[in-house]
Amino acid sequence: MKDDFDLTGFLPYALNQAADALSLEFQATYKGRYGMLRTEWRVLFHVGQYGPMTAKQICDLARLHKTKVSRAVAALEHKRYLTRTELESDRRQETLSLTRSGSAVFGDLQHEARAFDAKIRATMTPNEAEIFQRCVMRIAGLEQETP
Amino acid sequence: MKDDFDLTGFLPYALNQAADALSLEFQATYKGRYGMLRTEWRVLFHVGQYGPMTAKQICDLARLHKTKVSRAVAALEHKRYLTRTELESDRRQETLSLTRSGSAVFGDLQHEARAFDAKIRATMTPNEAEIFQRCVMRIAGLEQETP
DNA sequence: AGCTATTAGTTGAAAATGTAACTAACAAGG
DNA sequence: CCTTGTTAGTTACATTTTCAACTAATAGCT
Repeated sequence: MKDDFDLTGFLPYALNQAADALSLEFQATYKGRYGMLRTEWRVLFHVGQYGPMTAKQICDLARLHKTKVSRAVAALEHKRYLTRTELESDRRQETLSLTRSGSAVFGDLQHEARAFDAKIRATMTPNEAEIFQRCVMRIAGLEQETP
Repeated sequence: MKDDFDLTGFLPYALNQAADALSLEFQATYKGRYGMLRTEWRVLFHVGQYGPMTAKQICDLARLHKTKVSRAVAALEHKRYLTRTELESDRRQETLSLTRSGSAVFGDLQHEARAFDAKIRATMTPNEAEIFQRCVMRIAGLEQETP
């Protein structure tokens, strides 16, 4: 009688399918246009969104392992999308800043992201979207801004 | 004025964070107890849930690439959790079936999965859970059973 | 039958990821 | 200062994933 278990309804499974579907779709944008990897656009978006910051801060915010970030930063530097500046006060850290062309890429991708996001939300009612967002954020452990 | 873009609220990003969080947490169960990989439990669950089937059917249902499935099947066979039987009617295909011990593992993990799922849903109101589920399934492209 | 195209599944090499050990810089207590 | 411990970031190696090429079997057309 407990045979009502449904794999496709199992949250870790369904959520992964959903996340994969969106990732794959959005990937076309940054991969196709700029040959970037997933971790690379994440790093780029962090620096673009929050301004110059260290790799460590990105690790913490994005919950990415430092080796992943380290390699993404190297790749983005190689593509000339960002530069590093050693911190005077602590020479272990380096501040990452977008170059002019990095900013341009960020601007373009941010624009795409907004449109993409809107497209998905358009498939939901405002109420659904609100609840959905709240649940996703809670599960992700991302704090909801409650100002 | 369009500066209200928030990376953490961007659905592909947030959904990935959420999916990662759940995957990581549930992974402890199958990895810890049975040394299985993510693709392995997925394959095991498919055969367990839908009964004997071919690798191709799993690929289509789970949206997994055939090489991933091929390797997971080999691993599960090696662990003696499933067996293959060549199809009489078409010798390219092989039907995958769980062994006795594979079924036992499936039973145990299914039990865990149910509990895990319930635990997550417990953080939502019934209404939230229903809407959340519907949105996830829709994005994942998983058809909702509407009997 | 005989030719070509597809299909199920495997395999090998390249790319990406995860893990652990490493370097360099700082911090804190003696 | 000088150990010992911690932190930011990189590098090296093992495991996974991806991609393309491959084999074997079938289908379909003529």
